[in-house]
Amino acid sequence: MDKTEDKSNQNLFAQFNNKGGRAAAKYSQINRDQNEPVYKQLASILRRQINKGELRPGDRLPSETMLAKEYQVSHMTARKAINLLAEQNLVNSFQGRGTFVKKVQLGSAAFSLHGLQEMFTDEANTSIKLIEARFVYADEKTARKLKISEGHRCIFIRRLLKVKEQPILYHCGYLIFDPSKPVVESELEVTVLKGLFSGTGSPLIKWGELEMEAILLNEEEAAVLGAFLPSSGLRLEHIFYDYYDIPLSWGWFVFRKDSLRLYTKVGLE
Amino acid sequence: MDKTEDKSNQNLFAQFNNKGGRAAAKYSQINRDQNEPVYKQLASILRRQINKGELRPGDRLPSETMLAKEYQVSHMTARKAINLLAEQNLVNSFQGRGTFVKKVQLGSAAFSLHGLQEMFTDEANTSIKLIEARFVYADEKTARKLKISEGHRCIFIRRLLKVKEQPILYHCGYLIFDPSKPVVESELEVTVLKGLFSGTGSPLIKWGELEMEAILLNEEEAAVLGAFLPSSGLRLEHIFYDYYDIPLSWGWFVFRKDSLRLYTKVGLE
DNA sequence: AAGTGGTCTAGACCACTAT
DNA sequence: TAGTGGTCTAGACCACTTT
Repeated sequence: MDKTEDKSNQNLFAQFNNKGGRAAAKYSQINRDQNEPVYKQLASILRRQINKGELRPGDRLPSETMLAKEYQVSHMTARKAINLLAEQNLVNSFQGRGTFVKKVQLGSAAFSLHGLQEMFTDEANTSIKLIEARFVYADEKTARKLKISEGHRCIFIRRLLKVKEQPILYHCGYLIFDPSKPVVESELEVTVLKGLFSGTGSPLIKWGELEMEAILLNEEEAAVLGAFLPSSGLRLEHIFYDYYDIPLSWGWFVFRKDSLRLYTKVGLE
Repeated sequence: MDKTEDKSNQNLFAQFNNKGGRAAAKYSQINRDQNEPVYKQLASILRRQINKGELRPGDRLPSETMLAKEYQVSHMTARKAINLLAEQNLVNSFQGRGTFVKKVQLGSAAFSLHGLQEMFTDEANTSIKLIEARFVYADEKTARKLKISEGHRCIFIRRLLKVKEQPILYHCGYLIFDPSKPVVESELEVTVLKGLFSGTGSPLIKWGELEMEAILLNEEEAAVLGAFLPSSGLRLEHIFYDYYDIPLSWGWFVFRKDSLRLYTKVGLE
C-alpha cells in the first residue's frame, strides 16, 4: 500500500534507513508516565524521523488513523501532533490526500524583531535620551501618513537609545496633538518605547503598520549614531492606529547596519 | 464575578460599549447550517469583539467553560477557537488564570520573504541570466562558511534575475564541488532558484540559515543592478545544509533598496 | 474549594481524493 | 468505495491559580 510509496525514492537515501518503512516507529514509543503531553511526544517522534531523513520532503506521513493505531492514541491526539508540525512549517496537510513533508521554502522564512525586544530588557545598561520634542504643523507627507489636514498641530520628537553608552537606535516621530488623548503625554515617556516592543505599553493602540528598508544614513543620522559617511543602515517605519482605526503616530527607527541582526532559519535542524 | 473585572477599565472606553459585559454575545450567534466550522465562527465573533474594543488589551476573555455554555458548543470547540486567536497573536492563555487580549507588541512582528516568492511566479516576465560559473579554490572565508578546508574545490556562480527586463536580484554563491552530489549540477539550472522560494526545489536540502543586512552596494553590484553610487541595498545571505547537516552551498542575494518591500502589520485590523 | 486552561478519549459524521 | 484529513461532542481527568 503506502509501503510502495515509501520505497519509491528510497535509493537516494538508503544510507539513512536501516529498515525503512514503519519499522522505525518501534524504536520510539509514547511514554504515558512522562510529564510531556502525548501529542508533543508523537510530534517529536515524527520530527526526528524527518530530521534523520526517514521521512523526506515530498513523502507522505502515515495517515492519522495509522498513527493512532500504531502509537495507541486517539485520532484527535494524532491530529494534534500533526497540526503542531504544520504550525512549525514542516508538513502540509491536504484533505483526502494526506500529510506531506514540506520542502525547504525560502519564501516561508520570516525575520522577527524579537532581537529588538531584547535590547530593552537589559535595563541597567539601557538609556533613552530625549533629544527634541516640539510642536510643529504637519507638512504634506506627515498629513498624508497621519490622515490629517496639512497644518494640523503635531508633536515632533527625536530620541536616542543607548546600550552601554553606545548609540544603537535613533527614533523620530510625529504625534497628533489632541489634548483629549492621553497617549500624547505618555508617548513622551521613555518607558513607552520599551513597552512598545515588550507589549507592556499603551492599550490604546489597536494595530500598526511596519515597513523596513535599507537606507543611506544622512548627516544627522550618522552623527547621532556615530557612523561615518557614506554608510548604510536600516529604517523601520511605523504607523500606529487607535480603536477607531485613526492614526495616532507616525515615525521611524534608524539602526546602524551592525546594530540590528536579522537572522532566521528555514527547514529543520 | 468577572463582571467586576470587566468594569475596572470601562471608563476609558465607554464610548465603545453600549451594554458592556456579555450582552454583546447576543448579537452574534453560531450558525450550524453554515459551511464555516463552528470554531472559526466563534473565533471570528471574539476577534470582532476585540476589534470593536469590547474586549481590550489586558482584558480576560470569558472562560472556555463560559464560552462553551454561551454558544452551545463543546469545551474542545471553544478551546479550538481560542487557540486560533492565540496563533494569530491576539490573545495569551495562562493555565489557571485565563486567556487575555494581548497588547500590540512590536517585538512580535516578523517580516516575511513571501513577496520574494511572488517575483518568481510571473514566469512570462521573469528571466535568470547566468553571468558566470567557474571552478575556484575556497579562500579562508568560504572555507569557514562551508566548513571545508581552505583550497577545497568549489564552483562559484553569479546570476541575475530580471523581471520585465529590469534587474531585480543579483545572486552570488559557492557550491562545494563533489561529483557524488547531484545538487551541484542542478544548482546551476535556473529553475532551482525559483524552486528555492516556492518549495518545488531540491529535497536534498534539510535546512538553511538566513541573514539579512543593509549594505552599501559596491561598484560591481551597482553596475549589475543599474544603481548609482553611493546607494544602499539589502543583502540576504544563505547557507544550506543537507541531511548530514553538512553545508551544501553558501551565497547571497543582493537587492536594490527599492526592489524588495518588507512590510508587515502588528495587532488587529 | 472553585475556577481556569490543558490533555485525552472513543466514537460519530462530513468533505474530499483516489481507485 | 475506501481511505484521507477535518469537525464536533460529552465527559473525564489533570495542573495550576485564586479565593
